[in-house]
Amino acid sequence: MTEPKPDPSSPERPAWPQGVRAQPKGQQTKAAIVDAALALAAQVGLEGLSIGALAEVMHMSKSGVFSHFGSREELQISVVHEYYRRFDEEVFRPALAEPRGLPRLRALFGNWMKRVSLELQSGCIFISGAVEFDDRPGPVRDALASTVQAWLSALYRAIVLARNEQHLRADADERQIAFEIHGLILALHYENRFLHNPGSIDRALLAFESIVARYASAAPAPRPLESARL
Amino acid sequence: MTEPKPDPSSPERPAWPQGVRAQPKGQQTKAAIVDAALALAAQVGLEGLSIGALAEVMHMSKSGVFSHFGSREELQISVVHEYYRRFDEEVFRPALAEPRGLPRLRALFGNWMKRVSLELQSGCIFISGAVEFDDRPGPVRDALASTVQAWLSALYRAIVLARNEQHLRADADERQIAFEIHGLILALHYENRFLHNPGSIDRALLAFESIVARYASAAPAPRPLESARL
DNA sequence: GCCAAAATAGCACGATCGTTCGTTTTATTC
DNA sequence: GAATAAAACGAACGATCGTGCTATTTTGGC
Repeated sequence: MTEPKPDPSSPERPAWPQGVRAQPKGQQTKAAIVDAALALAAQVGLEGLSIGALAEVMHMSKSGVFSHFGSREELQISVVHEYYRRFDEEVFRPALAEPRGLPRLRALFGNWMKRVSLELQSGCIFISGAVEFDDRPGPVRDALASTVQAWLSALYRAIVLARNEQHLRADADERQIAFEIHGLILALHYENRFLHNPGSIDRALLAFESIVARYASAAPAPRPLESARL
Repeated sequence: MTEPKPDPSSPERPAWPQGVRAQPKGQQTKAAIVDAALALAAQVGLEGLSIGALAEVMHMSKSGVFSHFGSREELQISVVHEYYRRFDEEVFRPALAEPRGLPRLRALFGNWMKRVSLELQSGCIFISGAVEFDDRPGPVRDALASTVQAWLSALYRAIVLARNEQHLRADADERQIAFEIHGLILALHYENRFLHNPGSIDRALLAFESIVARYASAAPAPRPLESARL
């Protein structure tokens, strides 16, 4: 995560000869469009994103909006990348302030929960996008999948760090733990945002601590598969 | 679950005077349309469902398809109800053959996993629909939400039964357990179907058994919140 | 202020959407 | 069979979609 790749959506722009030129007009309106598109896509999904609606919000003409991207797909991909950037900024980076190991892992989970369960803001594009594009191959799906994988990899690494710090048992599998944590986030998103079931946040927190406790180095080894069959 | 409410989508049809009349033509083509709509919606979502595409699949005219429902929303609702019916048939009812308690709960989870992770068939409407309609009030959302709640309630009851059978601890909260199980299904759906991460099924199964073990009456009381802070 | 380039507007296109309406074809009852 | 009701069709509607095209406006360096 956090590799600062420059926006590849306008590669034909020549490197500016000298001086910094504080963002040419086009770039900044493009950024504003992406910003509005992000808000719009959070409500209606990446598939529901339409250039017409976006133009209306921006008080621009359809073609004016369109010309910044060249295609709807490119717009969607820009939204995905921008969402990733903010996700990184709000979920991942703040957690780096915590010491590695369980504290950082807890911070990650907490920030992630906030991102997914806040009432004011709308749906998570990583979640809605996965559902919209799980059957639809193409560049948007690719951008979305690789982006999500980047985040999951960051999560894996945080878990590995916790293991290295001996906060987790030596045989704690980061993929397994990440899978279960991911499930909690998805359940939170589902039950809180769609069903409006109260108490989802507490349940997610409780379950998270259960997972941590199960894999904590102090605790005795759980034998799930043994005690299972009765 | 399993309350056999009659299809309310054609209430104007008068009760047939005598004899059973083995399904008038209209009903059976309507059923065929819903069947095709179900398959189509599983690929493109409830929002992506279009009457035109449906008509093409059915080799019918758009208006011919349309007249069976009167509106697109009514079509979507019919799809939701039909999906619920099949979910009930394939996930819930077969599990009733197992004795109440953990065996039945395991069967429920296993059937649920199958429904969500099979490669051949497409996405779960309960999952995709939740994402599509979490911000979109209306009758479709209502039908979807109440239907999902009915299934979750059935799951609650199965967990309560397991507690009554003393397979689970007396203080095992059915909502908490259902939340965690639900999360596993969602994570499985996400990582298997969207990310194509291998091993998701095994991870879901392992996590399920961990949850069961944690709440099993034989096991010692876990102290997640105590051992959490380090 | 001039001029080139970039940004935006305006318009039109083909397509598809849900829906309406009148007609025609089927199905069902007598 | 005829008579009646149900079902399906076909054409059209207004709207919206993404996209291409040509003007027009705005911007930024001289």
